Amino acid sequence: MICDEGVMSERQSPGGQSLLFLTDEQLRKGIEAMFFAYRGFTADPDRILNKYGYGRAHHRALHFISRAPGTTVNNLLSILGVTKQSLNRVLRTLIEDELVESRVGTRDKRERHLFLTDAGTALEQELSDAQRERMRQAYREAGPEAVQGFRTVLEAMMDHDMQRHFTRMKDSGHD
Amino acid sequence: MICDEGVMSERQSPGGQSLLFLTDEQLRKGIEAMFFAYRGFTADPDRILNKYGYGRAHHRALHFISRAPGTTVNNLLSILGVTKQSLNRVLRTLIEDELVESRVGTRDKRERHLFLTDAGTALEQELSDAQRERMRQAYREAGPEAVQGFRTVLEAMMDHDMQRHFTRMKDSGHD
DNA sequence: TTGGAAAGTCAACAACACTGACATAAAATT
DNA sequence: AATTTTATGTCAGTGTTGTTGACTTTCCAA
Repeated sequence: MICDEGVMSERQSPGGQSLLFLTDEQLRKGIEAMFFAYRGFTADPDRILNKYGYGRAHHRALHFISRAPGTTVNNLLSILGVTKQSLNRVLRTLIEDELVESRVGTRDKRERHLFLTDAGTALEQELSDAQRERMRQAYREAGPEAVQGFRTVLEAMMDHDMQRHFTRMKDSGHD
Repeated sequence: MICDEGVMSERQSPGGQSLLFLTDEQLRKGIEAMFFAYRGFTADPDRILNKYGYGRAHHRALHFISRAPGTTVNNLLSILGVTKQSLNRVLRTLIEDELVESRVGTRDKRERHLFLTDAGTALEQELSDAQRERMRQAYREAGPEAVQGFRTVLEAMMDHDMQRHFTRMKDSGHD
């Protein structure tokens, strides 16, 4: 039996940078933690979405439109990382159901700017409330130092281009 | 513009437990970080799987069989949280392709115990190597304290029943 | 005015989840 | 011994979400 728990082994190099010695076993634990945690992370919204006949893709669209009102379809595409056909199917239903409004751009009339309607805002709130509550609970259990570390590791785990999207939104709340 | 970055606000209560004051904005950042990080987390294995004509579901099966050799179908079902029909589709192809071996139980002949073949072990290794490398890199960038916090928050974010699975595997490497 | 970018549409397809119904074998219970 | 429960597998159908490829419309810009 391999002992892999407890505090990470660590050594201070002469330059001051700390070196980590991580066993494959420790890394596997991290991988499984991500898998199980992500399931917990999406469980609550999934239940709500199911109630209304929507899926995770609808949630993601609502979230990022809520986050950056007036965002264009193209911008949303690059954030979500799916094809326009895939996003369009989702957006179409949201627009038909009057949760999202699509306004033709004033400067560039090819672009469509996306906004949540009152109904869209309401659903986004319901989803967001549930997910934030789970996050808040996890943060509370883990404590402030853990939260800091959590965010740091997650940012390092993103693809670089996604870090860009993430950072942009951190700075200004929209792009 | 809302300022939401920097260190978490925190206060020491008389009892010694620290209270967290988290804005909705801070929690949203955590939510988005999870979203983007999970994409990065699965990106490398997804590319490899695509090469062999497999999907994420195959990866999960290979991972947990590798993790707990001889596990039963039922046990795998409860870990993965999918229906038996869904798991069976995946297992069938893996067994046909001779990546997984299914042995009838000795004590209880209804049960099937699952094992990776040499080929299965090889693919699992290839997937695992890629994913561990991403994890290792993120850990390295974030530092040891961050890693500890990362794991703590993830565990708190899981559903309780999944925490059980996770803890079991932490203790013994299998169940 | 012509080229190309942005947006949308249609069709086909695949992965992966679901439900429901049913079959088989073996263990457990009555 | 008969019945029920458990474990597994299978068939058929459905839904969400992703993909490619082809095509059109709109409209900015060189």
